[in-house]
Amino acid sequence: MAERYDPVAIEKKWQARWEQTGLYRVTEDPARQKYYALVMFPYTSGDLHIGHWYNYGPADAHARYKRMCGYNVLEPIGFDAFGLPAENAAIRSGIHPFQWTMRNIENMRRQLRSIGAMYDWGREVVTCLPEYYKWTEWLFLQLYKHGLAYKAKAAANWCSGCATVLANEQVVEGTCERCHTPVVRRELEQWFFRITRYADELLEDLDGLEWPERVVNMQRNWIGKSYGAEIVFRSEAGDAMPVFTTRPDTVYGVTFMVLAPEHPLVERLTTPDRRADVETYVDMTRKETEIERLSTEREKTGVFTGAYAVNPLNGERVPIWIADYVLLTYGTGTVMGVPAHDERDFAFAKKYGLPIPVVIAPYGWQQGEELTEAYTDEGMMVNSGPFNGMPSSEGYECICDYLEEQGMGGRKVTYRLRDWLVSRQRYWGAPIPIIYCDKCGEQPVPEDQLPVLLPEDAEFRPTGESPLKYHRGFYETTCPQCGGPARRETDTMDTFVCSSWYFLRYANAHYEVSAADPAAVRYWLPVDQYMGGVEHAVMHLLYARFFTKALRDVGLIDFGEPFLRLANQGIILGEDNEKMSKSRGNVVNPDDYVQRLGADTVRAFLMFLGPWDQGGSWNSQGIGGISRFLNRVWNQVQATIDQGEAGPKTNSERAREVRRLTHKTIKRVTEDIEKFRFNTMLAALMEFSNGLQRVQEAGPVGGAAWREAMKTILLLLAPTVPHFAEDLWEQLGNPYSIHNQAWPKWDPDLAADELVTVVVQVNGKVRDRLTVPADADEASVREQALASEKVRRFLGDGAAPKVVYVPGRLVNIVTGRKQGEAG
RNA sequence: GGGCAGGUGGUGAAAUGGCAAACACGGUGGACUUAAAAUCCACUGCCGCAAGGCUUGCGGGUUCGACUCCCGCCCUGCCCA
Repeated sequence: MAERYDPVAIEKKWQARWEQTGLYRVTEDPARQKYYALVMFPYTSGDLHIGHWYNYGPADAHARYKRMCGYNVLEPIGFDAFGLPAENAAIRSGIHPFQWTMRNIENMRRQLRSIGAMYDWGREVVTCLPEYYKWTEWLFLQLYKHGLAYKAKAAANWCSGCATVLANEQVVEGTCERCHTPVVRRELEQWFFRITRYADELLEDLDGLEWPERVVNMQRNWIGKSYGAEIVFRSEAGDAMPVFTTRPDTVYGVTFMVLAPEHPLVERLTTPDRRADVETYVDMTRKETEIERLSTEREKTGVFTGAYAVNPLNGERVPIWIADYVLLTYGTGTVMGVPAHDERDFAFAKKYGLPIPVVIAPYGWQQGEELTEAYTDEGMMVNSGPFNGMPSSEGYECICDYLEEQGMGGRKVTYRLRDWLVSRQRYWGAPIPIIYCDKCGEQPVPEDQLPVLLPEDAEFRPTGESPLKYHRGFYETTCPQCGGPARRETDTMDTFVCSSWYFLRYANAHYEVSAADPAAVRYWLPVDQYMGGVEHAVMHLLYARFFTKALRDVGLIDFGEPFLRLANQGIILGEDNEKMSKSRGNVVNPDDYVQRLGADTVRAFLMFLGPWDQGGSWNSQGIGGISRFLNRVWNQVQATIDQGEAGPKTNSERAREVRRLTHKTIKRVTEDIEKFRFNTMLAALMEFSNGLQRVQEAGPVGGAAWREAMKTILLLLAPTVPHFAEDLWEQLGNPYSIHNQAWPKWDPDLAADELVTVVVQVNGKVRDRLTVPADADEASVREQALASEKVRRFLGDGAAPKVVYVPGRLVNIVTGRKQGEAG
């Protein structure tokens, strides 16, 4: 008697067998074409949630498909293990971050194994282990030696309650997430990576990537290259006040200047009678976050400094204001106010009663007419001295030329992108390998002294300050230059540094000479297919691209882009269509479903939900449909086994139908899985199974055609439900392993229909359907269509109608009359 | 405010110029069962007894033919300001 489908038993069995036989261990094999399939490694939060499954399950199916296509597929996994939550857990419950993290990793390994992916565990990386972070430190030094890492002052989120800098993520509605003290901006010495040096390359190389358009756009926006001009205004006292503008053609319309409240000139420029107001305003803005300051929802505010600047083009004297919508960190921290042609400046001028002279005339504008809103398009230049009468685009060029001739500025390109601030005043991160010596200054830790180890006996303070700052055993050291007493840097690196190079380490996770094994990297890299959430569109993906380019220039690797193709999966929502969260109580735990229905069912269900990049909501009823489908296929194969080798006698027509279904399905499934259209791929497989059932109901089928169909459905299912397919493959008497088999190919002749349905329309409305041979000639199809009784009722009599014929598809008979008049 | 993605049955969705709603979920009815579960069969966009008519956010357009292409509008989500 046939066995029942017992997912839990077969999954356990095959995972053990795959492990024993090392089925998924891969090695560099120059004879075979490699394929590097990468998923974004998980952060060690403790649990693998359904969102991880949604990334890893379908990604593994795609990688398995590539393996069956003959590629030598590398599919590694690891853990992003440094970061704040571990430290917060330490502060909250006293458990050491290392313990907390390793315990979580233990659980996540178990969960990851339960997915049934073909991870090569021998290549696992854990970013918080010294054998990994030694190389993070080493890479920091390589960047440092090439002038790509530097220390500078920068404003950071400062919590006075905790006496520490906070990451942006720790600032909740302008206050510290732990003690709710308002967060202020504070100038501090910080480490940076010089990502801006690569701004142009990062922008240009986007063109060569097969990435989702929206991620490419987000990166473009993030880099924010803009063309314009720098114009040097001067205060009446002679201080240079350079501004960047994308509209130098509007410079004759300047009626005020605005400085960022924290601009160093503010102190000098403010007149005694304005000092009190200015200081109050500066204090107020210091408490605001950048997001608040840039919001267009808010009304613009500002105060006059009492000082004036001179417009270098027309010599006009204009008041200098400060306003919170100007940021010191963006551009020069100074803006020229052209209210007639900039929306923000317009609102500001209206509020404070500043003049709004028109210098770019809108179409139909009369001299002297007032604007009701800013005019930001191109137009004819007016009130602009020698440039009057020029189109603004031409004026743009002429004014730039003039600025350059007069030494008052000139053409300039700016970027929104800023250098990457990597310092964190935190314990649980890779130490920055720098030593400060009173005599020799800043010194890199010699490479042979790496890693700089995190001390294990860290004492966590309830204030959240880094234990490293108070750990003498850690920070007391000797200068590598002079041997005298020196002090270690106590800041650690942003965790995004760790994740900016992990994909190189997978090539040879245990290489002891360098961060990346050159031979292994040459074979495996770059990544052929990267798969992960779109939430990393800018930060991680941009940083990793920067690292790749920097390491290329350092001479470590010979390519400039890490990820050739990128696919983003969507987000899985709770059953209530809301984002899953503990407070909503709508979190789906994949382990429960794996234990009840099996990993294969969970994988297949997630793939069936809808388009992968769209995500969707979990539906605990819907998963039953997949479960039923797998059971039906299981029973079909069991029945085939019971029949024995030959099976019942078949007539040739049914055998032909079985083969047609088989080859049509191979085609559909191949085209779908190639393009990550997993939902329609599964629909095709369901139709295949249902179709075979229907053929069987029409009469007995067996023999070669049937066995081919059974083997094919297993091969096509193998990437999606690897344990299920492996088990039935063995039961059918095939050799281990189905995952070493070649992906089936379709024969177009066998897939072809002999009869096709041709739709007959009258004036675009379907009136009849004809079944004709696929190779029927146009004349006979037309004739049949016109002869149809159902069609003739709508034709009436009269002149010969026009007939549109689409071979094998449709006939549309156009009478040229409205349908209401017909019949 | 700008850019991008999206809006189709009770639900998830399919169809990218040619039969709208494939494949599922749910629902209704039936078979099997002492009963239930499981399984199987039939029906299931709306109106209509039927013939037939209507239907892809709304309004226009192109076309023999539009969910699909073009123009305008509304709504939702994401990113940027």
